[in-house]
Amino acid sequence: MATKSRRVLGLRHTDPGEVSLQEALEALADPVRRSIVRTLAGEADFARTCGTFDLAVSKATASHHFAVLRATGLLEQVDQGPRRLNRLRRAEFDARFPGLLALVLAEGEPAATH
Amino acid sequence: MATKSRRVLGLRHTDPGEVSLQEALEALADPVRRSIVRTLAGEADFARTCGTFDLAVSKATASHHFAVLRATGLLEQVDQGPRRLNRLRRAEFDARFPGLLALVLAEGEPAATH
DNA sequence: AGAACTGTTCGATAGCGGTCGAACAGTTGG
DNA sequence: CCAACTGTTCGACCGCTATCGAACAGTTCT
Repeated sequence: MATKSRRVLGLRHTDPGEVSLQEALEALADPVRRSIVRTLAGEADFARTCGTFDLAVSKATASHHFAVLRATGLLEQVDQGPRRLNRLRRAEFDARFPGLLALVLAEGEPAATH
Repeated sequence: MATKSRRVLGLRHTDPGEVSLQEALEALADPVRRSIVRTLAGEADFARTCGTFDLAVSKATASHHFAVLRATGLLEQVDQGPRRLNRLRRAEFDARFPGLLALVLAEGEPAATH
């Protein structure tokens, strides 16, 4: 049986390879989570702490969304003192669900000239 | 303003071009709807009526799911007597959300040799 | 016309998930 | 050591949606 999740410094992470399409779609069907993903894609790895995202929800809710993203293999977090640094698992997730991340990242962009 | 939906023989259809990523993900986040899409992809256009899908839900619920798929631009329906024939709007939807449909269709497939 | 069939609509219900404030836990800096 | 800060956990709440049976509307066939 494959390992379902592993721990990175005490945080429950799931490998994108173990994630079902159901889980992936559910995770990305939330606008707040997509916003986190998009923001993260525009930054260097581990350059952002959870608190620096401009989200229209409370701390508690934000924390919940980060947990979902970790559990879906979209996010990797490491501790840096009291803060938590985030990294989008771009390549890994894209390998599991080719093109899906691209759709999310294209969402904020100016519409293509038609 | 762009036309939000059009009518095809009395049925409210939405063009994939008018669909948001939010709506697309919500539509495909349901296993019953993905099942419908997958079944439809394996058949010729307009070769299946609503009643011939092997779904684990009631008639009423199935009807609801077909309506959602129409509203998301995934499905086109035409009447044939008392029956309704279905067609997956493959090319149109894929043009709007490249790769998304492919992920759904790959879902049922045997896992690639690893 | 009427029976049989297909699909939709209508309430009503149940459960899941997003949301919040408050309390908590860990870490750092004064 | 203690205040301040960051993020998680805990209940609780609420709205949305999937679900159902029953009633309805159209069509076809006898």
